[in-house]
Amino acid sequence: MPIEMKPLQAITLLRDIALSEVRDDAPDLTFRQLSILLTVYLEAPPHTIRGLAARLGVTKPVITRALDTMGALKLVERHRDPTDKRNVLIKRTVAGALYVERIGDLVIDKAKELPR
Amino acid sequence: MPIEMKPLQAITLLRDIALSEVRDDAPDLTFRQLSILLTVYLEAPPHTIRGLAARLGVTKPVITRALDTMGALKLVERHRDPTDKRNVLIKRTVAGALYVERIGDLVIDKAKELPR
DNA sequence: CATGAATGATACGGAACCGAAACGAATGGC
DNA sequence: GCCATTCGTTTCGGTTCCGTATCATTCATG
Repeated sequence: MPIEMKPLQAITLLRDIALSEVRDDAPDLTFRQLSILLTVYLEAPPHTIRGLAARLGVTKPVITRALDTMGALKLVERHRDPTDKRNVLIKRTVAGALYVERIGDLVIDKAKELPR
Repeated sequence: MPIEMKPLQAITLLRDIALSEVRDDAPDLTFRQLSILLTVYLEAPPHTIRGLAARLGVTKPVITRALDTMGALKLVERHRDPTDKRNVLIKRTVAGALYVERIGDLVIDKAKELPR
């Protein structure tokens, strides 16, 4: 059975998630960065700059810059595609997997605590 | 009964929400702005700069700047407290209520479509 | 090879944000 | 009335992000 939520629950959940992200001094990613990161960790490789840009409906520099930031945070890695050196493949990292796992747990916890 | 989610569902939900926010050309708020906005619309007034800063664990200028941005977007309004003119009270707006309603519906829709 | 297409990175001007500190207006205690 | 305190804003220097346009590298086609 699908997950059913009421409006108050939905807004409360989102508020609790946002609030936790703000209060933790975890690296605060933008929605764009977050959608890139979670896409990389949810969908099967390979992930390229161009592919992610199309997936998100944004321009390539947006992806490049987001990867700069998240690369500095060690959340993802960039590697040249050896079979086509024009491509850059985005790889997962241990730190990135931990971050994704942590934020997933956060959502689960906050969902569990929602008012009826 | 509480809302129970699995890790994959939690991450997918968050990804779908982030992705929708990126793809829509809705005003893309930061986590800080979002948590302020939703707090104002979820909790009973009065809301002050100082109170919100304490609630979020950030400094007052952060709140002031977020209100500048969201005020320009007509998502919230500022009014001086007539009984203590040092205070600024944050009020809801029609546009803000619509935004909150829309993002709540988004969460509900994405939660409903989650894989089992 | 030579040329055009494709890919990702970079340059640029502008905007928003950050933390820390200083500031003016308003209040309340004495 | 005076003065310390409170409140929100502004300033400062610095960082990050934006969209557009351009760049260098690599590949595919002939």
